[in-house]
Amino acid sequence: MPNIMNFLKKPRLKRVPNLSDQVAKFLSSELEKGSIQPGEPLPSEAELSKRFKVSRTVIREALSRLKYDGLLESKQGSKSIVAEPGTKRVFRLDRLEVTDLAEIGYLYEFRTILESAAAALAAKRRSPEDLDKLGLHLETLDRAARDGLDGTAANIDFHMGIVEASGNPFLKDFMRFFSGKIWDLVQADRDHSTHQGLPPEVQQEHVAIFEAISEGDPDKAREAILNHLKNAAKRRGLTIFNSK
Amino acid sequence: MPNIMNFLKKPRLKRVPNLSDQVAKFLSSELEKGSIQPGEPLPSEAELSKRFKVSRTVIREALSRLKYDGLLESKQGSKSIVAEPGTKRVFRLDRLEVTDLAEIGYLYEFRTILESAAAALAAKRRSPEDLDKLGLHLETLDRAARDGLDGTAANIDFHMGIVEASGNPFLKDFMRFFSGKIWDLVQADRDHSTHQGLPPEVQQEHVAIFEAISEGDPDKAREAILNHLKNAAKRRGLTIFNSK
DNA sequence: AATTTATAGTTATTTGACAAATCCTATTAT
DNA sequence: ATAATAGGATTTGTCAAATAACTATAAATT
Repeated sequence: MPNIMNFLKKPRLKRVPNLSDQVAKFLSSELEKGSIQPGEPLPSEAELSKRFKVSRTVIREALSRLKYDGLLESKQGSKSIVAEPGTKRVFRLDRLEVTDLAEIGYLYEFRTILESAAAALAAKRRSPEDLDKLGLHLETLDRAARDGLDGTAANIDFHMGIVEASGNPFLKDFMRFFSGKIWDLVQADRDHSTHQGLPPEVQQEHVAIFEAISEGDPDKAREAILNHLKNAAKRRGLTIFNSK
Repeated sequence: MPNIMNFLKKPRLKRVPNLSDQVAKFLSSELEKGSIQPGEPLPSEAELSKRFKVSRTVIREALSRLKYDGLLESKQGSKSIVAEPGTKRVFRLDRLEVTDLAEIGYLYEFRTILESAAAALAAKRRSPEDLDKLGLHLETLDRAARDGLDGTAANIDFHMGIVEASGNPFLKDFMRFFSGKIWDLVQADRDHSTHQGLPPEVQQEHVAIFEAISEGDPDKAREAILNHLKNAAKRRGLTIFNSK
């Protein structure tokens, strides 16, 4: 049953796509298709304005986004030109369809790759402070499980703590972005399930991960988190691919 | 020695930061610092316009980017509000400093994580077509090595072919973005080094990877590509961290 | 032929206006 | 007193027009 207090949490405004959105979306898909070769110019803003039947302001706001992403390069006085591939500055993940089970599976697999590597690195590099933090999150998680409270937040903290202990800033940054997507799916799942709080066996798996990292055993840490994620997938009924 | 014809290749316009750039940069850094809590409103466009002493158009172009990234949410009639963390739609990688060796090392480690996982998956899932393509790239690479030509393009193709054979679309999409950054660094390195063409031992390593994937042996594939990347790092004098 | 100079085209920025949706408050009704 | 309502103020979305700054191309000059 969905939490009836959910309406409190997200003041999320429904974003009705405005004209800039539409133009930006169209142009970026057109660029991805390669309709205009890298190095060649886009039509002028005035031309685009006429063609799409919108004001130049709208065109400029759309182009502004594409330039920011590194898809276009512009200079005052000359037309915007299509950037070389490889200069793209962003990785976007917005067309996620929660309904597509296969896609969720691949997303989960991606996560598994990152987290298992993070756990192995963490076992080798974790500082005493990292261990302290992980221990605290584990405790919070334990208390939540005992009291039947929602341990989602502590769960996220624990997993992110592992990534932070890995010491790789890119891994950390990317996981911070990526986990937002992942945990949303988890949360959506949770709302549809009946149980409150985490199943008891989860905590044992967490402890196993923590111990392996604490002992400084990379292989053990990797195995522990792989086991954990595999079980977690099974608990949610995800068809997970074999991804050792 | 740098290629004297390089000036032909990149018509890359030097992007002098305009007002929208500056405002967007300032605001996004301010948001990342958490100066405004999620759910709370930004100052109105008119207010920002006054504060930054620029026109509302400039403000709008800047906000347009932040909305596109999922950092802000807006609706006609009410102020733009700061989005919840986790709704961010993009992963940016633009503040890369090629000079920072440690950063390059971490980037390389990240790449190693992804490619080793991709190779293992590819060994299990590769289609006959995937193998054909990989074989072709290998051949091209071989010919380039024999003729002393630049094999960079074929090299990239080979590595991307592995990722594609992994079958995971997210891994593929991300690597396509990520490799742009990586290969830029490699290329920069190449320009400063003396040798033309790839060293002969590289091709042996490539063959080893190909064979492992071809045989369908995930562990062997992972080991082969780890060995290859470790050697490649050594050849470039990168201080690589232990990252099994 | 090479260089300089006009000229037209383009992006960057400003200003002003109006529409549409929302927010806030005073007023009214219950 | 409380709730509902209406209306004005505020805010974002969109359009239009103008100017400045800059680029590229063609014409004119040397």
